[in-house]
Amino acid sequence: MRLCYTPTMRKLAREFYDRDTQVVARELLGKLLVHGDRVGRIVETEAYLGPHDLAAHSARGLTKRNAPMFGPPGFAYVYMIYGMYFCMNVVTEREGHASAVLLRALEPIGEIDGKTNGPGLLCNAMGIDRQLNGHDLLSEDFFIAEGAASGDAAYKIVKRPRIGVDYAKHWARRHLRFYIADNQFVSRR
DNA sequence: CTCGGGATGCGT
DNA sequence: CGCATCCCGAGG
Repeated sequence: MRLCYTPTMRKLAREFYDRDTQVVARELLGKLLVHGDRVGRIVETEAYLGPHDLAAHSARGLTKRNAPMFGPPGFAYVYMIYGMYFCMNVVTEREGHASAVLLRALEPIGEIDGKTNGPGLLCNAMGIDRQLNGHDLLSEDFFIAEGAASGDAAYKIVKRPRIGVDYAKHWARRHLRFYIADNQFVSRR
């Protein structure tokens, strides 16, 4: 698989992910998700805070599916939803904290085949499936990087309730969804 | 072993 | 709003 790793693309370190999940969710905006030669700029995320967060998969304890959430930060948690899509998370905070950030939308960079304005669509377009569940995001073929050397461009971050978690009682109302304002690739606009 | 429903997306 | 389509996770 051809790699897309240039000097202007600095891979995020383990320490980036080993921080407060809401901070990671906000700071992932504008970063580049890289899988082989496919690259997309993250424009929408959601924070899932741990077992106390009733919307998180870790809310009912450790299971075979959610095991990566309980592992160390900087690994991928990929799962199938509705029998036809995959969703990708990055694990955050210390091992055992069981928190993660869901990647909800990307802005395509270069040649990407398919839509990227939703968690299932972006996994399709980036070629992300169950084989990448538990994959280290400090690896050579699948990682997240800073953008161009110019650094973060100025943009406004919008905070809203998470999508599709109405079952989570008061947790459904918390503003744990983050996206870049006015970006055309954000889902459900 | 059943069985209900889901961090979705698309068409009506 | 209905529905595709599969697997998880809870319960018997």
